[in-house]
Amino acid sequence: MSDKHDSLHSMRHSLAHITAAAVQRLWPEAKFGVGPVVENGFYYDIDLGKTTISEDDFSKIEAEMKKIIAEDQAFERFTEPVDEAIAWADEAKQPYKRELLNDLKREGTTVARDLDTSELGLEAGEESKVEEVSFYKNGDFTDLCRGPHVKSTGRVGAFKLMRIAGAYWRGKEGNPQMQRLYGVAFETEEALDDYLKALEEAKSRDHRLLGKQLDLFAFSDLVGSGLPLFTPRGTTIRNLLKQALLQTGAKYGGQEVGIPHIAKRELYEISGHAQKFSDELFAVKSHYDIDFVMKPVNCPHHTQIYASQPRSYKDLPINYMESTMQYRDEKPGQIGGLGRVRAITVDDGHLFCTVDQIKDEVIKFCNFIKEFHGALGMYGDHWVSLSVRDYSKPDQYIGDTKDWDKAEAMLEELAAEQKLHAKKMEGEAALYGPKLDFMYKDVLGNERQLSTVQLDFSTPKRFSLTYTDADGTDKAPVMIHRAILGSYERFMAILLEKTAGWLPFWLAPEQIRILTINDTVMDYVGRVTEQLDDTLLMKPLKYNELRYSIDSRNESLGRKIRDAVDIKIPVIIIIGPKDVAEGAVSVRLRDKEEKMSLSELKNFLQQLS
RNA sequence: GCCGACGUAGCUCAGUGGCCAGAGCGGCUGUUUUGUAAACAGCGGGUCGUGGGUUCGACUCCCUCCGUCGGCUCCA
Repeated sequence: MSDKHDSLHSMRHSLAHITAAAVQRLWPEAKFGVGPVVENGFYYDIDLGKTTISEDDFSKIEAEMKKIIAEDQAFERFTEPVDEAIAWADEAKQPYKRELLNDLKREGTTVARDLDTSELGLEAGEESKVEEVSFYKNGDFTDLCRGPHVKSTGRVGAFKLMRIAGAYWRGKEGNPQMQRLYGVAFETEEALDDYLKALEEAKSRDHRLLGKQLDLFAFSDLVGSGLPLFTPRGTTIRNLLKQALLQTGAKYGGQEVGIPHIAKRELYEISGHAQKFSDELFAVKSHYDIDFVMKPVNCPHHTQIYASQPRSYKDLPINYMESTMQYRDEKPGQIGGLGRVRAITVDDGHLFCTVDQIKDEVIKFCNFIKEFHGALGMYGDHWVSLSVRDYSKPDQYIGDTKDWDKAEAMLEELAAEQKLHAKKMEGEAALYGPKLDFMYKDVLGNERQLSTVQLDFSTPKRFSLTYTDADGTDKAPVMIHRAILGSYERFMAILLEKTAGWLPFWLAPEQIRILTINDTVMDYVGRVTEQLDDTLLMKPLKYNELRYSIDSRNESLGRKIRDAVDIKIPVIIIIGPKDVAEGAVSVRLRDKEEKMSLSELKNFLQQLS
């Protein structure tokens, strides 16, 4: 780590203390949780009992923080034996700090995950039970803390309190909920200003805004939350993605299948989903005394296609894929935009193979992901999670431990070979096996999983799937679950945000709009559209269609251009009397204008698509 | 689900206990036929998210529900 990074970190951490100190001055009864550094800033968890901090209080808190900064209080470090520290926590009426200290004394570390070790008074990686813990004190405010800090409160940069939100103490749902006060901080006012401006710009690229502006999707209170409705334009994008996935998938050996959207509950009892995800299952009651559910996943259905025929080792791998909607009764609080919905369109695939075939097949899927995302300029904006079991909770998973060990080892080896730079994430595995998850960030910095490749030795056994091996014995195939987009909804969200709505030519719902300058050019426009239709005959385009429209409204050219640009049409063709006279068209692209003859136009569009 | 904020016209937003609730843009009608990011004029348009309560009187205060946003938790 560079010195600069260190100082930025110390400064942000110091600001967390200053925030807490200011809150303590304003609300002396405040009980404090933890206050770590996060990306771009810091937060502090605070419990004020019955009173709550609201955004209206920010100016008051910031003013108090500025006073503390102006006072230039020194950050003094001292240590105490752990028992004295506990006595301090009691005296200061800080039950959360006391809990942390008790854990420190008993375990030598705290048991909660995601806790910043700078709070714990011990070095990262240190496992032994602690004798002493360190404190930092500035002015009247003393906090259990490992540090480091800046020398004094006057030596922090520019900061701003951003938002207040609820957060469970130590991240556990059963625990009391505290208020988490978030701030951002940078070395200079200019850097803070740049950050805030970038944040505003990012908000303007939010897919929820773009979805409305570009007329791609909508929500209705009557239909329900988390149930997106796709407009013709949005549907065009979805259909194009589907077509592209089918074409590319076929190249990698995939075959399209189709399944109904409900099934007997029993199907999911066998797979294990009904038990593990009972809260998220939509029930469908039949008049004939059969319990159905909306499918929350597609793997069990696909296993039954496999099971519909006797299989030989010569048939493997069998590679099913389809794009289909699945339904999950998500908690209302976590639904939002296209990022998390109740009706999810997945490009789901399940491949059945022998153990020997696993490696090749997983590599193929990784290449598929690379090819597909790469073509959209998205490959590289991600990191890969090697999602393995939580080894302390074996009952959360199905299948043999031996199979799990094998599967995890295979994925790890393969990820290293393929240079995926995967990070091992314990506790992130699926119910039935470990996986490689491709993680992307949305425009506001929230992580979203898109692609996934999952190894599963368990499900085939649960459904008694077999194939006859070369030696005549029946064996269970291995199942590989995979999604390239993950979900269409989430993928569209990330792609829209990345491109700010300027989709590549082949994906643009409306690729070309012809703007007329006056009515005298209409005959000529007819000749131009013939050329456009002809472009297809010359050589089939990637998806064999050219989507264009004609704007011959009684409006100014400026107005027509504005409307076309607002809806982010990549190619605008302007036709006026001058173009007619020259036998040409004026082409306006996002960043340039060009005059083209009609044959040049054809070639140009061929190259674009 | 939990904590907090919010919900006024198709969109963006004004209006914090007092006559029939406002603007800009969009829409519609008319005029204008326009050369690279918004022509001009006129006209429509709202049970102020929903249901209840307090009050002489509620867009405004209180409660329920629905929805949105920021987090937390969860994520096959």
